[in-house]
Amino acid sequence: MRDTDLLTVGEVARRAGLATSAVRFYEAQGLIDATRTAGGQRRYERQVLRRLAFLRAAQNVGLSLDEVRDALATLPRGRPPTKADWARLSAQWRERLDEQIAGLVKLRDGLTSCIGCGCLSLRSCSLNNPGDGVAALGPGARYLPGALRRPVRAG
Amino acid sequence: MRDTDLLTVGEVARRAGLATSAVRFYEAQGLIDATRTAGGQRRYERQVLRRLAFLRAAQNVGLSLDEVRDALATLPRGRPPTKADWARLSAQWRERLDEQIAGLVKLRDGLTSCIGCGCLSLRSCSLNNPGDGVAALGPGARYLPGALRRPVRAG
DNA sequence: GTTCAAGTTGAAGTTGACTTGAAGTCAAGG
DNA sequence: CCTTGACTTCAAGTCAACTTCAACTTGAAC
Repeated sequence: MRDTDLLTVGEVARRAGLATSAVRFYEAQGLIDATRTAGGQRRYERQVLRRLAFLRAAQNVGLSLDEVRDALATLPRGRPPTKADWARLSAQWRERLDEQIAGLVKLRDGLTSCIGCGCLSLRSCSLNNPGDGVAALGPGARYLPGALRRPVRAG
Repeated sequence: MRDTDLLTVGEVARRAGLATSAVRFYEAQGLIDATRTAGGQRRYERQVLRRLAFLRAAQNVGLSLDEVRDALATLPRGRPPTKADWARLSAQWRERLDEQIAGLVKLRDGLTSCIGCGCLSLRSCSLNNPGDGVAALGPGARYLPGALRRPVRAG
């Protein structure tokens, strides 16, 4: 894009470290907006880069796209979001991270005592019945599912 | 089961805190074994409860079923596994948890400094480019995907 | 011997976050 | 004008870990 300051989907993808398919997907999901050229190609404002940055950071903290959508929906309409707006959105992540860390620490400590005792019994072991701090996750909840170990994707 | 000490799929499921469909699924995946009655119904040895306990604990630590399968494959053939065998298997989880905790702490601390500065820029923010300690996870890696927040499933 | 909860199978569905493919169009440089 | 890389759409595929369904059979209690 040399005529205006709008970005193509490829440029956005490259600068955001995503695949173009992901960018299109996010647009289809209503997470970002785009205008179109006469020929029907997408053109993005620079602002989407910040949205995508928020989106990616939010994912790192464990939010789903639905939650990201909800969060983004609280941004002001009409006026461009300020730093304070973004800070407000992300301030809640800290609590979430604290909980997640606490849950893992509890699990690790349970593990430490468990290894020694050789237990692993179904109901008594803290490894199978993680601490109360995360009890709301339910019996089948996994602490760190596959995504953590997934190979590098598009970028 | 009153005639022998074998367990039906329902009993195993109840005692392991799983759905029967999950127990059958694990068997189909080669994670546990079963004998059959004349009529074709599954009968499990008590030993599978320990295997399922291991499986569930491993999932809590973040292992996939593939990894669980690999781990279980290292159990001795012919002789029943000892406590030491189980302890050997689970000892490696600790390191994994330590890494995961470290990654989250890094993320949280990055967040703390980030909120103040209002950044969120694409490449410079630690929230989008998590610390080196977990760099191997790749650009798109999520720390705590949806499963963490999933509602309780079968039990 | 009847009953019926609990068991059986295999295929298909679920969820989230995307990716892939096919078949065709656009736009910018030369 | 021509080429060619980048773009378009939309349906379908992917992955993990199961669940659900339908249609049918077993087995233990009474």
